[in-house]
Amino acid sequence: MSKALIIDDEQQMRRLLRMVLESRGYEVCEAADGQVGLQEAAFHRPDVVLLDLGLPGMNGIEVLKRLREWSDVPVLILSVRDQETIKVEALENGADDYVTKPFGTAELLARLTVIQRRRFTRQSAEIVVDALKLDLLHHEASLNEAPLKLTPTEFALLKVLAEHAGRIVTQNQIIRQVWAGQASDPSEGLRVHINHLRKKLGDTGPRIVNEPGIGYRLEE
Amino acid sequence: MSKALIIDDEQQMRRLLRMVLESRGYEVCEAADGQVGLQEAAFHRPDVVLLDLGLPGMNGIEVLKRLREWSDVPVLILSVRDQETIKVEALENGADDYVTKPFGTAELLARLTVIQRRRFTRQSAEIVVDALKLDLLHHEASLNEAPLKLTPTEFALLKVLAEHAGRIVTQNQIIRQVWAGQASDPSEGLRVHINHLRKKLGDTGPRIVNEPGIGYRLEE
DNA sequence: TTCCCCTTTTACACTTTCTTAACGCCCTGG
DNA sequence: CCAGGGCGTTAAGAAAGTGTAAAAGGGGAA
Repeated sequence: MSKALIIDDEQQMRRLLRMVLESRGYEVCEAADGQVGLQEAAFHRPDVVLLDLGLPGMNGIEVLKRLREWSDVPVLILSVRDQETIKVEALENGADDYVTKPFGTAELLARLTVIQRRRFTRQSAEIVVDALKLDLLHHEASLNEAPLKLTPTEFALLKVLAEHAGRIVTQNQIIRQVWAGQASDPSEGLRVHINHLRKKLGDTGPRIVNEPGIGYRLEE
Repeated sequence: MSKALIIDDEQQMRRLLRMVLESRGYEVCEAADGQVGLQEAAFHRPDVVLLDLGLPGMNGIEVLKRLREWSDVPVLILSVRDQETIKVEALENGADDYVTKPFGTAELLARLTVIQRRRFTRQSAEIVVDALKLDLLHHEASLNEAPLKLTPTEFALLKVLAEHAGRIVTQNQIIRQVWAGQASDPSEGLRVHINHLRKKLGDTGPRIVNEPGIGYRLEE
């Protein structure tokens, strides 16, 4: 059974989340602010954390940073609309995904499942996402067992997306990892390479979906 | 009976591995850090090495490199990190396979058997790719039963490609294996030798195809 | 020493990949 | 409705990588 930790200042939201999670068999603990949240995380060692960004006192981002100093637990961000920059900041500080309030319980549970599974299956010199397989050692890619010819940039880009399959990767994260240590500004070219990748992946492979203003996500 | 060497800093892990291995008839010796590990390897001449990448002091990769300077013993990497790049680095530096902690004993033993057999058959004198035959023992090559005259560099280069026939070998992998421990920069000359090899292989032998920006592949 | 073979360097044409710019679309907010 | 930002798409020039030939070192054998 999985343990979930809810960090949110609104009691009503905590009650709702607890209901949903417990109905799915999660063991739930709560915290009304960041300070207590961190203590609870250290004490209960949850398998997943639901973190509200709009916390009083300590900022949600700050809680996330402090948590990441010693824990790799999957973190799902709860945020209200129009906090795009904060969401980006959260993802870049180690958050795994986010949902926007108000959200449907089905979506919430789906995202929870995804980010928890990721933590388990991420470790390999081969990355497999559905019909797509990336062999990092040989720099080879295959789709449905058929070889897929990718340029170096395309491979690096797809690797970043596949490593975080099912989750959002911000444009900054992508650029930092694919164009590491380059002077030129690739922010324009990113769209072009995404376009090439989508063509090569076709209908049969996993889809690359855009999250406007944030980044991209490789859908399983 | 096979001898196994465990290089791991955690005593608990060493105990577990020793139990598993001894139950399978291995003779086991241990080392708690890389320095001692190398000494033990030199002294006991193990038939297989289990190497933890997360060693204190000397890096696991560094241990592997130093070991590979004088030994071809099969090496199985034990790794806890979910950083694929480190594992890739290990594989590129001569590791034979890896398991990720925590691992099942069944998987561990299976991988051990595989890499020991592979080392054995790989050293078995000959590599055959279609009409091409490489006799590693005598450093002779033949094409369609006719002797093929190759220079030492060409032979080493073709050997690397033939060992991984059908798969991409990156330029770095080639350079590391063919020009091991050399100061000069062979990145330019690689193209020249590839060119020579292609001419000597002609139309009848396997083709060497280029993957731009990545490396070469010997087509079966 | 000279000769010969192997390796490395150099040069340049050619191919593939990357970047840049332009344009039209969709969505959102005014 | 229009305006503006972000995105998808396309095409062309720039940049990087590759194939090939020929010449320049370098070491061993006669």
